[in-house]
Amino acid sequence: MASGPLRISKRDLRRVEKSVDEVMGLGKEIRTLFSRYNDEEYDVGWEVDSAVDAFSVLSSRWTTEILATLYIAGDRRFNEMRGLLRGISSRTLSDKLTTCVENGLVERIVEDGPPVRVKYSLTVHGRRAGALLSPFVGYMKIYNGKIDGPA
Amino acid sequence: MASGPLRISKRDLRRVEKSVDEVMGLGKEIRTLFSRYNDEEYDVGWEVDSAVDAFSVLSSRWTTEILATLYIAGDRRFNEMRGLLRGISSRTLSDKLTTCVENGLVERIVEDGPPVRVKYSLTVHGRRAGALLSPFVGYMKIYNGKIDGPA
DNA sequence: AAGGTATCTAGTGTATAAAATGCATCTACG
DNA sequence: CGTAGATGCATTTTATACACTAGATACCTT
Repeated sequence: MASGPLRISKRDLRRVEKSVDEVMGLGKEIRTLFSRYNDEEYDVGWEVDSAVDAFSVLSSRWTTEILATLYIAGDRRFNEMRGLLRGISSRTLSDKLTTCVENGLVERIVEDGPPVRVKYSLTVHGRRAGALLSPFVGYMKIYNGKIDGPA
Repeated sequence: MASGPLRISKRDLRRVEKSVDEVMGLGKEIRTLFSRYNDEEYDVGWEVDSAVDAFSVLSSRWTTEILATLYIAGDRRFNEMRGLLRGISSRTLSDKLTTCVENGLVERIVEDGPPVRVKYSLTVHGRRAGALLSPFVGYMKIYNGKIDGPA
């Protein structure tokens, strides 16, 4: 298995940049689309409130990480996730999975045995959220030097 | 100023859905693009680590909210932000702004007076991060019922 | 073959450490 | 006195470490 920074070709970097540009353009488009619905002026307070609401699901530790793990790695069982999310305690993982289930991002699936196994899977909503966040992760990989640009 | 849920037409809802689908496809594309660089197999652990790193900046309370505020509302001063981020204490805002500055997302600009004023502004990196997160916010607006679907 | 030990599963219980919040206060300026 | 931009400190909330449970299988010894 490869590990650490990877080399990326000029051609592929351009592809990534293009993708990032598209998403950025899209964000702008969505923003203007929504703001158009305000008859009078752009209601900054309301927009900020919406954003705060949107992020409230994510903005406690480990929630994004759990989402990313299931998005990248697919359905996983409890201890598999614990292995992937290095440093998380089983107590915390248990609690956070519960809140993710309550928020409709994750589904808890019991496969009856013996042995009984439990797997966690993203709901449709969770997959959408993961997909929408993944360009951000892609950009941060470059910003954090996880991926080398071309020489 | 309009406030509360807004009405959105069928046509515009379809536009948003199409945008979301496109971005979702894009996320998948970026993902496979990056994974292609692993010679052997898809290194799930490394991918998850990268995602954890990417989110580590965001996954403490208020960081995303500060980012969104500056992205949506433009440059703001301390007490303006406090007004927009309802419920944040000045203690917490102060601390969080400091970490945002340390993470390179936000710039602290002192305008010398008198009276001396301090404004906070997104760096280029912060604007990029905000842009990449805004489609997520747009989607969550719909999911959270901030925008009504067509009748 | 019986009994003991070990392991793997998906978690809980509990004490402690770290983070966020409320509220009071400070400084510099007009 | 009021405003802007904070800071100090006590309390509450959240996260962590670490030990432990329960049901099942598997291996090891006498």
